[in-house]
Amino acid sequence: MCDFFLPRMEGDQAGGGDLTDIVRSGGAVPSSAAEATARDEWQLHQGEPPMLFPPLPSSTATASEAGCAAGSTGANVFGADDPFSGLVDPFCTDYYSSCADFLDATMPDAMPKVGFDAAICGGSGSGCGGGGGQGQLIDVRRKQPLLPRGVQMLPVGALAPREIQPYPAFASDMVKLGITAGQVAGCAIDAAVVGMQMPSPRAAGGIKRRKNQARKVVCIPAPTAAGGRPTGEVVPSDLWAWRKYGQKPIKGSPYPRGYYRCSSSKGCSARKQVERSRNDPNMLVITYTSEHNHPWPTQRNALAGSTRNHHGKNSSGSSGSKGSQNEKQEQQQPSNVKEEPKDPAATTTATSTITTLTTSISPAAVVKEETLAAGSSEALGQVMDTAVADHNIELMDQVFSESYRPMIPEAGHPDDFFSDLAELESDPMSLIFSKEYMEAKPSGGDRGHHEKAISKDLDPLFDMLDWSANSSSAGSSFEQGKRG
DNA sequence: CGGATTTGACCAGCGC
DNA sequence: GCGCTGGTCAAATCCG
Repeated sequence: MCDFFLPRMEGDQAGGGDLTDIVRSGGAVPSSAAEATARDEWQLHQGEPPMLFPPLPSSTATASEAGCAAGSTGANVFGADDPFSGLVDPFCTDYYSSCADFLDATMPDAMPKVGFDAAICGGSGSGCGGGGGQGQLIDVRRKQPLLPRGVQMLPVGALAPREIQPYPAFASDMVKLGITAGQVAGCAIDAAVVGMQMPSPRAAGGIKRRKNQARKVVCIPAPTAAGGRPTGEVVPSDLWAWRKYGQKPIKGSPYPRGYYRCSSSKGCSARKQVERSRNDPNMLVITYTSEHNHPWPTQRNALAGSTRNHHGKNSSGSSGSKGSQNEKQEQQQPSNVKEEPKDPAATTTATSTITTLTTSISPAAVVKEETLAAGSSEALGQVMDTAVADHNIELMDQVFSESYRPMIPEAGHPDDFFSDLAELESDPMSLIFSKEYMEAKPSGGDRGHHEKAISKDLDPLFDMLDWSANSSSAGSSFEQGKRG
């Protein structure tokens, strides 16, 4: 099991990989018998060979139905008890810690704790000690680097995407338990899949991107309408007005990527890219680049004109006067990636937004935000590139993106989302490891107890959300929220 | 008419 | 150097 966390540490790590690869492979299982001793070290802890998932199941229900959206159906095994949600935590922490939680609850003895206490982190910096552009195994709970003997921290860029295996080993265990990947692994597995499916070697070498740009990848569920249409009209808002300026088909993905720039203010260089997860169309991957050079829109109506797709007619479905256009867009570019609904009742205040979110988003949501100072390393860009994050970042992105803002004082605030994130990141661990959470974690196989813990952990989260809407201090508010 | 979306063309980074 | 691919531009079109 531990090798689930084991990045591709083979000898080819000198190749053109990057942290992205690390993350991707975070859900990967080394497959080659020739794999490095490092993995072997890990396997020693498992007592059984790593279990490999079948080839990319992008066409399978397991994969395609995975994804955090599944959380809404109770597939919250990972996310439900994940108090890390919403924290600025490089990549995998949520996911892996959630894995740990899940296994704690389901297979307490199935594998060494160390495996699921681990997370692979990296990035430009903050968070899991992945500073310096390196990925790292960490013991999430202990907040310590976690490296098996003989295993070295992977330099970003050490891994080649083609080496990445599709699935985390544990997922097969889930199957053994009668738990579908969709229920359990959700986006995380999907992430691995996506990572695996990144077809272009450039993914490793670095897709062209503007240098020295911070990139933040967010994975959110593509909210589905009641009817279950994957292109539902529920719009995850990020509070900015965005104008679409391009759309491109992405190699290896059946879904196009939409390019948006901030239209809240002229001259704002903020951009975002929105695309659906290849393996879970229910998930949207949003990559933010650049930064807003203007204040947050103080009111949602400041976003008026940001889109025409969210006017009333569109929100209910179908009969948009721009029939074919809208229809096409819904097919290719989920409407929900577009701007906020204009309904004042739903958008006037962050509170209401959060309320909406709390009712519409599964508690399984897992939030991930990554702020990368891309300039620190080319690998960092690649990190985001894969959005591997894609799948580590989940449902709760909405919660995060929505709840985060209200926590930020408007006055004196840098008006910069990334900066705000940086603030949170300044001491993410302090947020992550709330006392309650740690205490709630069963150390053994008391599943029932853990379930309670899960529930307990969830409540504070939503308390926080509600609370945060009325709060003015991001960091403290979050902790307060967690303390319930 | 103003603003947003669509879409083909163009540009630039990267690997071979 | 060439080709591939991602990112951006801008004209055409659409909508309120």
